[in-house]
Amino acid sequence: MPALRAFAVCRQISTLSTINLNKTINSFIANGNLKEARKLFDQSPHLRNVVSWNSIIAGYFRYRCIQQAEYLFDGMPHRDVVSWNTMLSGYRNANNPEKVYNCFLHMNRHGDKPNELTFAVAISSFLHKDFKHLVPQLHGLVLSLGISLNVFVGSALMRGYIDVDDYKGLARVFDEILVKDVTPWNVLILGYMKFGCTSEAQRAFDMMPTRNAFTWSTLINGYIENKKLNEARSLFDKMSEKDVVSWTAMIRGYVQYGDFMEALKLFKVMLSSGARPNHFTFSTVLDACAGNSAVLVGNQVHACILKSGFPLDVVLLTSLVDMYAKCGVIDIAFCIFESIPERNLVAWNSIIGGYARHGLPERAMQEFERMVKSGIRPDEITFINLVYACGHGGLVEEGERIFNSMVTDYGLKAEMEHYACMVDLYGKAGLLEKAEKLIEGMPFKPDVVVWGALLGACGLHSCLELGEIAANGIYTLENDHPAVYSVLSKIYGDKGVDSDITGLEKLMKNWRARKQKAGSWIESPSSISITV
DNA sequence: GTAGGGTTAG
Repeated sequence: MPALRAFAVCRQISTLSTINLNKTINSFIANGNLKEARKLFDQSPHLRNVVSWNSIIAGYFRYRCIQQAEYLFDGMPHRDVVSWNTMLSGYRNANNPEKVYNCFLHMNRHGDKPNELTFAVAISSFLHKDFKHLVPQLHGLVLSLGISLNVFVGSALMRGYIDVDDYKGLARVFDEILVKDVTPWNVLILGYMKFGCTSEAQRAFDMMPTRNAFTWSTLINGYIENKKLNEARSLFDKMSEKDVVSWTAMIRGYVQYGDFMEALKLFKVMLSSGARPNHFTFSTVLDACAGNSAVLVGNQVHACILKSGFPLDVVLLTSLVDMYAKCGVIDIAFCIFESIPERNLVAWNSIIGGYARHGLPERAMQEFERMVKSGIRPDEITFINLVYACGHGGLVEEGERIFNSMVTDYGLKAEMEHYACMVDLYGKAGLLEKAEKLIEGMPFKPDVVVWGALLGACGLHSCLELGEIAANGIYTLENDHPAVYSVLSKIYGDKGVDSDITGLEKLMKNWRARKQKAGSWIESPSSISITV
């Protein structure tokens, strides 16, 4: 008997120590001291259990040491479902759905049964990815394994069905969740809004038992997405506790629909209400300044950011570059660009776009070369900017070279915008036949922008025949386009043709053509001043 | 005692 008691005591001691070991490991990890945690782990082979292994692996993932995590996982003597979930979650946070997928398969082949969490992690990592089509299959697996749809799996599944545009799937999963908290309701609103069903979303909002900040922001954002800015605003005004997300979403709404002045006004209201803007807010407000060419306000926002002590990250600095460039202060834009320590693709696109808009194709090309040299791979937007720059500088051959290089050297597909820029480039240079041929050879039907570029060029060079083709092209797509009338009448005037003879006069009246609003770089006296 | 769902950015 004493031996048995001793064994029991020993076991108790060892269990206690294991708990202590794991506690210590976790506190090391929480303090970022991964090395100490690992040292302790290595020194205690007799005490450590599967929890210790799981903790260390999670720690490696937390500090992005994925290879070490994998190495440890492969060498584990015994794995439980948490070990697998830790791996899946790590891969998910590393934004690697392929590894999540493989790990999930591996787990099943290994004979380890997934639990609710496994599915919640797997499904959420497939959202907005090529793997999203697995969502209905995962749903089937959940059902066949008899796993209950808790709020985590349920919410993730609902998002999955939104992602694959399955309205019925979304509603079905919502009904299948037996005990719902606020999140499935929020996701339901999100889904209804994504599917354009604003009244269903509103009804869900009215029906739900409790609401939180997410609920309000989701509904406001949904209205904005569905172009119902007034509904969004009246809801926003009703919010008793507006948080930074709802402020930003509302301001962003105005920016999206071009009402930059209202966006800036709302930002001022936000500041006077005592709410504190964050990175998202500043970035959005800088967008508003850029859209409004409001460099004075932009300066104030810049000062506001500096005063608030926010660290200037790449995103914020890029917003500043964009704002200064769009407000016509390209030199300051360039200075800020130069101050960005780690420039990413968007930052480079911003400065290249800035030079493009300023009609400085050589500078745009220089920055492009620097970008490539620094190892950043250009994308479609880079090339839109470059071709646009060439068009503004009259560099036809250079533009052609860039356009071709995009496809042959970088494997990118020429999209509508690239063709529009090329048509503009040819058109401005008076090479109307080339422009026409390019449109004919396009792999898709031209849109208003392409036709518009052609029409503009025809106006510039008084080409009646092609101008009418372009105008008709626009008419078939949008029978209410303001710019058509003025360009066509210019061509008729240049050619001395009585527009009534062509029979287009009647057509043009139907277009209810309006004069386009003119923009100015000079700030209006009513511009807003921002004070902190 | 390890793993988890929903809103805003260039």
